[in-house]
Amino acid sequence: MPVASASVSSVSSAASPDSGQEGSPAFSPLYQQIKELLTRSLQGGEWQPGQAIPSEMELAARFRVSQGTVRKAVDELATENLLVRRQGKGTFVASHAEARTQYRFLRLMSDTGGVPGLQRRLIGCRRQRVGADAARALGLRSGDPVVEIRRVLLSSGEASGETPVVLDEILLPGSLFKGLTAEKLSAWKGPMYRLFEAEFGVRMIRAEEKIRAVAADELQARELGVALGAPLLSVERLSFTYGDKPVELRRGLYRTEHHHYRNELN
Amino acid sequence: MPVASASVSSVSSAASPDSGQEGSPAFSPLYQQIKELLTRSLQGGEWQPGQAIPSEMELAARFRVSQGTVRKAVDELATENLLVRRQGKGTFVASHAEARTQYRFLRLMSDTGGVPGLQRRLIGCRRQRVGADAARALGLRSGDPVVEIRRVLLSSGEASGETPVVLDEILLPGSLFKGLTAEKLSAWKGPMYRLFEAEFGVRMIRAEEKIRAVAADELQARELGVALGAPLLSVERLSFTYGDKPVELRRGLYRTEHHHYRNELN
DNA sequence: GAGTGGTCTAGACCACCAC
DNA sequence: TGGTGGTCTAGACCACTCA
Repeated sequence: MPVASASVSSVSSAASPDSGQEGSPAFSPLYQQIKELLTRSLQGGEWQPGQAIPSEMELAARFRVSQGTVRKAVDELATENLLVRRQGKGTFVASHAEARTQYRFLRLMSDTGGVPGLQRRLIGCRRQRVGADAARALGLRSGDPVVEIRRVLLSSGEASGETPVVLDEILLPGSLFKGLTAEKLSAWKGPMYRLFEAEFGVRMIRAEEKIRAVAADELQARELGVALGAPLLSVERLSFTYGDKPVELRRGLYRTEHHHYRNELN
Repeated sequence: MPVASASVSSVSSAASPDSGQEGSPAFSPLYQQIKELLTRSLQGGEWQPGQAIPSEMELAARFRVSQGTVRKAVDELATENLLVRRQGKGTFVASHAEARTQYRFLRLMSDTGGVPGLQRRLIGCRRQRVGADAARALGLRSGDPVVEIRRVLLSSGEASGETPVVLDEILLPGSLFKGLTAEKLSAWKGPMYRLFEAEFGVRMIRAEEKIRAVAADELQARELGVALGAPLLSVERLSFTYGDKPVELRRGLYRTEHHHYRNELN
């Protein structure tokens, strides 16, 4: 009699050691089912970013399983960065507001070692119709409204004052980001993903990037302060929320004379 | 009385529920100690790549802990790709020979989607003295012997026949790769890391990469078949074996007109 | 001191594999 | 059929946090 939760009673085919009902084709362990249920609660907004979810004991009682089973489910969600465990305090919904997860998608590093201090300069933010390629990536119909943000990130701690390092071009589905304006963007202090999470309820969970070397065109050269044809790192990012739904298409052009993109391979 | 193993009896300060000896400054859970012991056995060559390690029950008996504790240690080593679990068969030492872990450090993808079929062309392989920068990265003394390998990877499935895609420059500590010659390299079929593992007992565990966009110089342009100054992706990789010991410094220059570097952010 | 997550145990049964 | 890893349980105690 596993997972006799009120919310979902049709998960089927549990591996409980006492109940029958085994042998069906789509077998999945109990803790996976719990994980799925927890994910739905996160997705549905039952617990908000930064808030604590019920304790392991409470969840175990709710789902009619042992604490260890809940534990394994929560463990996986924690390694996927959906939850954050804090000993003695509780388990919390991950948020881009925390220092640990701020800028966790930004892999730019200064050649001298540390994380570069970056200032933002907004170039533009306007609503428009999406092109065919971007529509496909974002799962939209060609011509659907999108918000396009263009901005430059400037390295502040350089010897030669402020030099532009990144030119970003960000595309967001208009339906999800209704009140997003240039004013709101420039007024906001802190990570952009924090704004998305707090104002529009859109949390970025994971992302895929395609990286290339390209030659700067005229516009890019001007905005980044490099020569026409100078080599730039092109980082094309597709970000996903809950349920692997794509919600952001971003292209960053990086100057890499004094910075680099850092990656770890495991 | 945990971890009363014959090999190491001085691990100290266990969290066993029955024994005393707690409260010392450097506390580490039992499963971490087990993990450390297993890592040493791997490092010392007690079990070879591809071979099975003792079963969980055997290990539990050896270390005088419960199976669950061994399990947690093995779990972590499996997620770190040092071990591979196979249900019903056993737990095995990870090897670059397996399909799952072949080319797991190569992030190059074809723009059309799949993993590109690549042919190798060896340019050179010679022994020389290491420069200051590379020495620092590899933890060597300036002037120590190193093996330098240069090669080109060519995309085979292209419309325009074979076009060069990657120019690799690989630096290996001479002390570890004594019999490595151009003949051996060209004779070898399969991943290079498989050769390193099988012939020299050097297994790459993880790596760090710094990625930049650079302009092709004259030599690079010729070997990759691009114009002088063309933008290339520079991928500088430092690879590590057991104990986080650096054992390879590699620089790859990628043509990215029809390929890209793929990355996942979590 | 009460409550949280973190570790450890002992024992049961299930899924998978090889002989 | 027996051995392996995989799941699940129930209960104990430890480490941390906060009132």
